[in-house]
Amino acid sequence: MSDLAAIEDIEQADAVFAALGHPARRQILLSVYFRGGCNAGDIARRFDCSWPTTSRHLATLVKSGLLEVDKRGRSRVYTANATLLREILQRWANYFS
Amino acid sequence: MSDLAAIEDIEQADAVFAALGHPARRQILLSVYFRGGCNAGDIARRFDCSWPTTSRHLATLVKSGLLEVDKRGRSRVYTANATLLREILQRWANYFS
DNA sequence: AATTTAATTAGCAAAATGGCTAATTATCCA
DNA sequence: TGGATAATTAGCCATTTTGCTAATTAAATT
Repeated sequence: MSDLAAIEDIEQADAVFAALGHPARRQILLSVYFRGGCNAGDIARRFDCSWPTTSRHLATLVKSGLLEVDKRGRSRVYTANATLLREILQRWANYFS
Repeated sequence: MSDLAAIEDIEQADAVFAALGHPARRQILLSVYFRGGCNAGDIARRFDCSWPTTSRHLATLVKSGLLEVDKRGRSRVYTANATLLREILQRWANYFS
């Protein structure tokens, strides 16, 4: 792996763990994953917090790479990047084995 | 699993993910694990931040259960609870598979 | 074109986090 | 006992995070 790639890896781990650090975001992530993709309104309606707050959590998850977003007309469909999450969590689990 | 146990599980996951959310704490955790236990001074000396700051990170890790501490005279020996970390990370990895 | 709907962005206040230095506790040793 | 060492706790400040409401953008519908 190149040095640059290594740095990007570390930065992604930073973003992923920071994103997972908030319970609402973990809940959103699970919810999106088990529904197999859903739009922001679906998600916002299910949660206690306001839609804009949810929207920001979604943006944090997208920045971390844990969610992907597909613009479809005026709604945006979010899907979970399960591969990325599994890879990072498993890498860290392996460090400790 | 009893309801109470389920709640405790969730709260522990909260604490663990919150603890992992800070890069310094992840670094400390790795460092302690690979050294097979070390005292606060060893850890503090290796890091950029001051000893009290390290001390607080250690306390956060202990509260989460990811570190255990054993008082030996005036030094405190920290060891990583690799089992807990593996269990939680693997459980979450499995949710997404 | 006007209105409704989906969602984000802007802007602000409250709370939590993280860093520091100084002070304190607790143990060891001479 | 008195001093040195290991570490935490206290107290403070700056920054970041999170939550809200109001405003805005963009697409669909009538």
